[in-house]
This record gives sequence, C-alpha cells and structure tokens, in this order.
Amino acid sequence: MRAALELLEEDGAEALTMRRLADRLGVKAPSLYKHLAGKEELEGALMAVGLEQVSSVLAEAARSGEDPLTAIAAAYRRFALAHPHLYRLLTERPLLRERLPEGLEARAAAPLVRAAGDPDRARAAWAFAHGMVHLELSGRFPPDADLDAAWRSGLAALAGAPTTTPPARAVVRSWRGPD
Amino acid sequence: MRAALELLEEDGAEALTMRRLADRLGVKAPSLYKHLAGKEELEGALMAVGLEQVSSVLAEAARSGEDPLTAIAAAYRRFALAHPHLYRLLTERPLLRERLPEGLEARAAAPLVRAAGDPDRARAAWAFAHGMVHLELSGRFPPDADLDAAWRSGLAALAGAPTTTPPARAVVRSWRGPD
DNA sequence: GTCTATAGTGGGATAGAC
DNA sequence: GTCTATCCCACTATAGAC
Repeated sequence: MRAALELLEEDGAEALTMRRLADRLGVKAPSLYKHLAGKEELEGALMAVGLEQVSSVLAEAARSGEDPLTAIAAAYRRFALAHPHLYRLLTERPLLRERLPEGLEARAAAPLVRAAGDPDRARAAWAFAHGMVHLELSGRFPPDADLDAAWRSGLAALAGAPTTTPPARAVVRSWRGPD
Repeated sequence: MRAALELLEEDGAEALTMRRLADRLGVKAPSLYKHLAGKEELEGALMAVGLEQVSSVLAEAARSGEDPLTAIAAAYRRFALAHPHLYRLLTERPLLRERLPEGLEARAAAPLVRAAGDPDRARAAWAFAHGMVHLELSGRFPPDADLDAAWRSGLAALAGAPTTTPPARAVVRSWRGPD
C-alpha cells in the first residue's frame, strides 16, 4: 500500500500499474495477485486511505477557530492541490463503498455538514469546492483567472444565504452516506 | 469524427480506442495514422465538437426568457447527463486550446459571464455547476441525496449575493480565455 | 500522391501451471 | 514466489495497390 501510494502521488494514475508496483517491490507482476484480487482492490484500498486523510484534515480545519466554512474550504483546497492524483482517484469514479471502513464517509462529511447547517447546502458547498479544485487541477480555468477571487465570491454567496433547515444536530444524525 | 463520437458516447472513454474506431470504419488501425497524428489529435477534435455543443446549448438557454442563471444551470446539467462521456472528456483534462477554433472557449463562456455579472462570480457558478454534475456522474453523492434541492440551494446563494463589479458589457469585452 | 495492408515494439491486466 | 501465455492497448516501419 505504501509503495502504491508513492507511485500514485509521485507519478500519477498512469504510473500506477501492476508491473511498476511489482518492480518497486522487487517482485514480478503476477505475484501481486497472491496478495490482491486485482487492481480494483488496490484502488479501493487507496481510496480508503485518501478519504481518511481528507477526513482528518477537514476535522482539524473545523476546530481551528476561524470561520468554519472558510477554514474547511481552505483545507480542502490545500489537500487537493497537495495530492492531486489521490484527489482525482477519490472523485472521478464511484466510491467503492463496500470496501470503505464503516462510517468513514460520514465522518469525512461531518465537518462540512455542521458548518453548512443543512445537507442540501452542504452538498452545494461541496460541489462548489470540488468544482473549483477539479477545474484547477484539470487545467480548465484560463491561465489568468483569479482563482482566489472566485473562491471568495463563491464562499461569500454560500455563507450569506439563509438556512432553510432543522437544527444542525438532527441533520448530522440523519446523515447517511456522506458525500 | 462521427464514428469516434458514437464510440465515445455509446460505450465510454475506454471504448474509444484506435482499433475499435478502425473496426467501425472497416479499416485497420494503422491506417488511421495516415489521417490523424495520434489519439490526442482525435480527442482534441472531439473536445472542439463537444464545446461547440455546450456553447449552443447555453446560448439558447440564455435566450429562453426565464431567469438566465437558472436556465443556464438547467441546460448545463441536462447536457452533462445526456452526454456523460463527452462531458468528462471536456472537463477531466486540460483544454487543448491550440486545437480549438478561435474564440470558441469565450463564446461558450459568454452566456454565463453575462448572467453572473462578473467573471469571479461566473467562475464560482461554473465551479458549482461542474461540481454538481461531475460528482453526480461519478457516483459520489449518496444514493438518497436530493440533488434538485442541492441545486436550488446553490443557485439561490449564487443569485442572491451582491455583485462587486463593473457593468456586464465591459466584463464580457475583457473576457479572455473563457473557462 | 493517397489510400491501404502486414508485421512488429513495448506496455498493460490477468490466468494457469509450476 | 516464478514463468508462460492470452488478449488488450498506442504507435511505427515498411511496402504494395491504385
């Protein structure tokens, strides 16, 4: 797992091949299948590792004392830019929920749900943050775009809108497979 | 190009291979290289086709009479869900701007820039919309999430926030490589 | 000159026999 | 753990038909 994570983070998704992983481990590729059912199992395990990292990063941001939504957004962006390939793995394909530790998805989402006040707004905020980092990572913004200003604009809008909802406590309790 | 687009839209990105494209054209794969420099050129051409479609869909939505931001958002989502593989091709990798017709990127972005009122808010709105459709396409929202409600929540926030900016006309004129 | 083909390189995931 | 093999991929070299 450590070797796989290094391969992914250092050289990107195309570099994460069974052959190269085997090379790094001083073993032939087919031998990996004695330990892993296949590449998908490997990727599922990496998703769990990555989501665990996101979870702890966001939880810490929420505890930071600043405005929670702003702090969470900054931490989210920082994580994505620091681990672009892992972030893509985590967001460009279906979550392999069967392979995820019980409750991890909910734990990762909890800080944002609490900060946003209701699940719909939490999803909107998540979508905004994901859209910003994903388009940035994908090189889709024009090179001269002021992304900090776009973040401020979106966060101001999301923070300013009125809440429509039940108290945060109830929302968190009913949260299921978090986003 | 028509065959390639069919392959992509019907069977997804993994199905778009030089071999299968050649098969569909009744030709051997190496022959394709007499017409195309390589797969990347093919993908670049498909991106141009897709962006042209997005552009016309958004322009029509902006002319629809409804609230422009809402109409554009609905059209954007409709396009992405109707053409998921093309949408991914268009957003998960850098825009191949060298291969794009002059001005296409700006034309595609114009309706949203006009509706949002300033480029930062336009980018925030684009990020929100992209995040929503991309997470939906990627199967990252929990199965029971109310995505319509999340869209409403995000759009209400973005529409309600105050503008910080110069008149829309000037903004459009200074728009460069649109998003 | 413009189309096609065959043959081959090097890289992938993975199955099976040892 | 290995080796061998199957089948996929992008791409190249080369040559022949029209």
